[in-house]
Amino acid sequence: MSDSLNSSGNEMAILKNHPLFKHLNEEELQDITFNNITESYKRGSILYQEGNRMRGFYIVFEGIIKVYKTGFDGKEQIIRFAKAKDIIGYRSVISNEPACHTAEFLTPGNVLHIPRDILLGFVRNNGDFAVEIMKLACKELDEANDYITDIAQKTVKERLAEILVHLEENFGTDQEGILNISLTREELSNIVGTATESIIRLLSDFKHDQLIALNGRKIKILDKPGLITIANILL
Amino acid sequence: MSDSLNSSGNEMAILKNHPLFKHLNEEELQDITFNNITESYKRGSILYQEGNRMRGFYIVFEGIIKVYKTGFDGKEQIIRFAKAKDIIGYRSVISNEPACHTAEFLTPGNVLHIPRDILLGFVRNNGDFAVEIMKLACKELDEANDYITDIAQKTVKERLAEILVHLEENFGTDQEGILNISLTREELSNIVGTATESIIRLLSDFKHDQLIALNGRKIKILDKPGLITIANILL
DNA sequence: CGGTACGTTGAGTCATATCAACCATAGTGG
DNA sequence: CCACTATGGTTGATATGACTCAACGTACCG
Repeated sequence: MSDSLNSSGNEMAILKNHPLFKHLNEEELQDITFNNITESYKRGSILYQEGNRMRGFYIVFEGIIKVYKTGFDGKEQIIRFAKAKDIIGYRSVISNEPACHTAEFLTPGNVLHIPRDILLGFVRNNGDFAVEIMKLACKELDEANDYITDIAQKTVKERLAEILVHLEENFGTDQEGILNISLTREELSNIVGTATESIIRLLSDFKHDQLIALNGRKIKILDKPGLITIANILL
Repeated sequence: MSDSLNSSGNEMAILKNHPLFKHLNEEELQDITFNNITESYKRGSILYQEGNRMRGFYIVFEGIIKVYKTGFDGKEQIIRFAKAKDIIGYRSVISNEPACHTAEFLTPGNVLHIPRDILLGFVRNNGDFAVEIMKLACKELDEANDYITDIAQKTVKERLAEILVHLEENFGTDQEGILNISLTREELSNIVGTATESIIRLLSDFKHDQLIALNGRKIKILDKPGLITIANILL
């Protein structure tokens, strides 16, 4: 399921420049790196699953992870993505409850596992860390509330346009302008909250209107302002 | 806009038994009660509004507050309700960003305002307080994610049934079994995320099916298991 | 007594889901 | 090497849930 390697210097650099982990002193940094290992996962691997008891949380060093809940009829709803430098799974640790979502690698990746007690110790004893992780939780909460409003009030077309813009802003594009995240039509539908066929038809519309270019799962945004207009995003 | 009174003994009792504030020592308790006052508001008063800079957060001693965001076309989306013992507005303080939602009293109520720096001081210097407020944020986050999944995947009928069950669990009923929260049809529609007319028709259906009894805004739940079945709530 | 906000009902429309068929691709095992 | 199967993508036809629009009823309030 996972290979093991010792934390590399590169990963240490990420930690030292991290908005959250830079608040740790040398001793605290040792706590998370000395006895722990980064774990590598293949595309499609499950990091943890809905209902799992969490023994800790993770910081992502490499790769893209999709985080989703399973709805009543088994349809997955994608809640967020995690990528390098993001932390994931801290909620279940703090709440001391089983995970309420599943985390699955969309690409190969590796993460550092940090045990439960260490996280709680940091929150309890390191004020700067506590404030910073609160900020992260609050940011996620804001985004979740925004998304509730969007799903409740916007059309599928508006939401898809918005998601495309967000994906571009969060993952960027390669030299050719292609989005640095590859999703199936079904995954797109599981973000937007609609049927796969609807996504296919709308993507096709957007292509017709010269807003995007399509080549299988490769999506290139041609007219970002146009998408923003369709999405009714307030800036 | 608001009257002012000194904190009563009753309110002090609430603080000392509060899951969050019970972690404060005598000196810290003084900080929030000695120089501060509870403010009383009338039904319909706005506690704070989207875009306001927050100078602190609030603990609710009495009353029900609806918290909502304003969507693109001006339609309000109700995010949550706050009632006695809930805290509200802490996110904007932690994130140091303008409020991203509006808080409005549905009933007369009173709240204690706690200044920004005091909250940050507690998070920084009181480990138990920090862990506890993280738990609150994480709980809200879980609920928000659940709601995203519901809105994305469930029908309006399922969502309305679910909301009715939640209202009953959060606010309880009086001696006659009537929900202890009074909402307009429009407010119900702003929770569920649908048109007012749809709510009216569905409530009428539920009444026909003997699931609820209606008398204006008074709603009595007659068949909770029935509503739970309709809502497809997994327990 | 008129005004304003809320509630209700009906009819028509539209966005989106559903169902069904079909194609493309890649991996699998005999 | 080829049939076999699974997965993902596409398109069209059809059904329907939910919205919109419009009219009207009701109740409270100054």
